Order: sequence, then structure tokens, then C-alpha cells
Amino acid sequence: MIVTRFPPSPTGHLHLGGARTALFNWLYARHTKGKFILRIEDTDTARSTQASVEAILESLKWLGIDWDEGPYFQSKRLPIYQEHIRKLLDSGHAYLCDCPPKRLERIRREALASGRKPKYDGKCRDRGLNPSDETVVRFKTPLAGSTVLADVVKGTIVFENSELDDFIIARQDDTPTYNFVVVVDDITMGVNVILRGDDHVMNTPKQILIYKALGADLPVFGHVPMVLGSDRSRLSKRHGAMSVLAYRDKGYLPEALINYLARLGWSYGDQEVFTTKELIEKFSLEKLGKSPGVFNPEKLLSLNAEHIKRTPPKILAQRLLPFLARRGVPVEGADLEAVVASLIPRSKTLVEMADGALFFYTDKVVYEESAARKFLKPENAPILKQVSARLERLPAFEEEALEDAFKGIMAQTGLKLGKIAQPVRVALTGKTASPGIFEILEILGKARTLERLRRAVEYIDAHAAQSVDENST
RNA sequence: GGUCCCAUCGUCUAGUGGCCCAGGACGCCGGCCUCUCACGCCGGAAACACGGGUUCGAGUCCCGUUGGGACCA
Repeated sequence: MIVTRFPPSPTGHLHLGGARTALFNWLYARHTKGKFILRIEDTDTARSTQASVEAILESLKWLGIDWDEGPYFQSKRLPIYQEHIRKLLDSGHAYLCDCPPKRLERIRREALASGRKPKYDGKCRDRGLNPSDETVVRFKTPLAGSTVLADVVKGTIVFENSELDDFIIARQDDTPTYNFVVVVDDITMGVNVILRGDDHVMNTPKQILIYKALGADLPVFGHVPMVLGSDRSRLSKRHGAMSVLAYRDKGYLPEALINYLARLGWSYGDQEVFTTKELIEKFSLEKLGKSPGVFNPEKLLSLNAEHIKRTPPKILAQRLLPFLARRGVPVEGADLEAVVASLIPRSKTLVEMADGALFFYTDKVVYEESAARKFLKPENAPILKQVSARLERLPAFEEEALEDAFKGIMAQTGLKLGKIAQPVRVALTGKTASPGIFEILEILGKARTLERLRRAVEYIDAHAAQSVDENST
């Protein structure tokens, strides 16, 4: 069985790059009916916070990335690491070293000065020291030969062991170091497929050596290229809102973000739009790309619009509720599902949709200044009155009947639909842009429509009077 | 500086030696539709980093150069 994992450090929010790594591992586990493990790498106690842990879990949940095991916390696994350090010491794959920092610093400087690569010289390799407060544990890296990484996305990469040195796996205070901890975790958790950012490539030979020293089978490694910002540098806060939760709050659908992230560095022919279910079906390691990709917010936005179009109004209505609530809008009167349906083609985010829905639920429409100036003027008052009168007589407020009513007015007045619809639109919505006029009419219903028309006429009269005043003075 | 990785339209990418004077998507431009705004539809500009090989034939294989990135220092 395939076992994958996602091991975030709880030192901040889950950002897009991390989310994509999690996604690839999760997709692969789900695709193969394997297991996906969540592991919190909180050994850096100074920078790790509980708030970050919660933010990460919340982000994953929102995205719909669920885990079968965990979350494990590295901070609670110290005894396991120590046990494995013992093993390496006993088997002669590691040794104790008490070289003081001063000496280490000196070799480093000398190496640099003579143009060599700075590395530990192996002085304590065979000294057989006893453990003390002064000793660290070093891994006994082979002096010659090479270590081969058979990477599923990058291909085979060969590292000369002579490039590596006897790196520390446990510090003086007995705490294990990163490369060691990761390997022990992955071995003990049964992880056999590791998909991660290619910033880890250089760690991999060390880790492979540890696997071998521990006598464990190597997992499949796949190093995916990182996500870059528009300036082609590694994605960071500088490039705007990077946290997954920020996208949730900006009104993105989780399936849109997943779709975007999956397609950034992975492809399936010409297909651009995927449901999460489809991604699980179609995901494959072979189609992972090996060149870094630039994050493109516009494409994400258009994908979000696409997913909005593909989501049933009923479900969108549910998801829109929190956004409406945040605006203090009581969802009463107009049928939210119908409102949502009318806004689907013109909303790229749920935020836009919520904004577009506002006028349906406010009794006192606020007129945009330029809209009022252009359409709520005296010459349009008769039109509004005529529309009112005609609609008053309408038994049912349904699109077809409404359209007939407007046609009647057109015939009577000789006006084009636009001349009538625009003032009505401003009267009903306060804006010059909105869903179709008949659609709005039907959703609003007779009572509220007539009320809004009446208020618009009132507004025109008041302003006409006002401008007369201004003229006379 | 050392080691490693990468290289097709502005961006994400298809392309695994002939199907490619390079396809799709986002964005951009033009048009159509139209009660506004959108949606939708039609069309357009836009790329194989460069130089050498290999081959009858290279975006596709090899080498080098250049550029970008990662890690370590």
C-alpha cells in the first residue's frame, strides 16, 4: 500500500506552496487507495505555535484534504529518535564527537582560505568517546563512492559522498537534527512515497545514507519544483496574500484553489478544469513537471469563476451565507437560490457575489451618484410611473409576463427597451449594472418592486424641486 | 564560491524524432450577441534562450554557452 505524508512546520500559515505539496501527496494516496499521514514538525520549539497548528489543520480541512493518520507531533517522539541514534551508534554508523566550536571554526576558515569545501575532518571518527555533555553524535558518511537518488520527477541524480561530511544527527543536549528525525519518522510510519519541494533535493543523499545505515527500504522520492512569484523568485509574503485561509476569505472555492494548485506543475493533456474527484482519478506521478512555475493570480481567479459556474446554486447559496452575514445582511425576502443563480455568470468570487446580492436584501436602495444623475432625472419619472402602473395590474410576477408588460410599454411609447430598463434598473438596484431586468423583477416580487419604483419617483421629484430652488436663488 | 536542478507564447502548459511554418488555457486586442454588466460565441497578436553536433529529418537526443532557481558556505 502506498503511504504518503505531509509534514508542515507550524511556524506560520499554510501557504500555497505547502498546500500544493500536501495536495500532491494526498492526491496520490487517494488515487492509489493508499494512506495519507499528517505530521507536525514542531521540533523548532522557538518558532512553533499552537495557533499555526490550528491554522494549518483548518486550511487542510477547508481544502478537503483529509488525513488517515495523525497529526503526529515530532515533539512527542523524542524517545523514538533517541532509540534510533543508539542503534546507529551501536552499529558503528555514527560516533561521538567532542570537537569544540573553536576547532570547528578553525577548520572551516582554513578550508575556505585554501578554496576547499568546508567540512568536518573526521577527527573523532575512531576515538570511541564516551557520551558526555560535550559530545554530539555524528553520522559516519562513507568517504568514497556515490549516493544515487532515483527521483520520480527529476530523474536520477548522483551525489559524490566526498561532497558530504560527517554531519551531526544529535546535538550536545541530545536533540536530534532535522535530516535524522525526518528519516526516522518516515521509516517508523511506513511512509514509502515522499513528494516534496525540490528545496529538499540536497538533503536527500544524507537521508538516503541514514535509511541504509538503519537497514530500511528506501521510499520513492519525488521532488517537485517550487512555486515562484511573478518576479521568478521563491514565493513569499512579498508576492501578496499567500495563506490558504486568505483565499477562503477572499471568496475562492476550495475546489478552484485545488484545481489551480494541481495544474501548477502537473498536467493532463489540454484539460484545464478538474473537479477534485477527477483529480484523484487522473493524478499521476509521470505527469508532474520538472520546471518551476510562476503563481498566476489571474488564472486562479478565472478558474474560480469557472467553478462557480459549475456549482449548483443551492450549494453556492450555502457557501455565500457567511459572506452575507459578514455584511450584516439579513437573508429575508428574496429567494437566495434565485439570487445566486442570477449572479453566477457575473461573479468571479463569493465576495463579488455577496456584493452583487446586497441590493436584493436592502429595502432602502442606495443610488450610486453617477447612476442617479444619469437615469433618475425628471424626464424619466413618467416612464417609471408607467412601468409601475402596468406592473401593478400584473397578476403574476414571472419573467415571461414581465417581458410582455415591457413590450407593451415599448409599443405604447415607442421607446427602446434600453430607455425603459435602465431607469428601472437604477430604481431597483441603485446601479447601472446588474442581472437581467426581468430576472430581478421576478426575484424581487411585486410589492418590493412597486415600492422601489415609488421611491425612485419620489427621489426624482425631490431633486427636481431642489434644482428649481437652486435656479431661483 | 561549491554542489545540484531547470529552460516551448507575458503566465500555466501540450508536445516523448516526422502528425508542429508548434496545440490548449489565463491575460490582452477586435467582432458578434444584448435591457446594463457579465456569460457565451467567433477571430487576432503572442513561444521552441543561443551555438554546435547526431540524424534523411530535432521543440523532441548529445555537448557547450547563457539565463533562472535551490541548497550549503
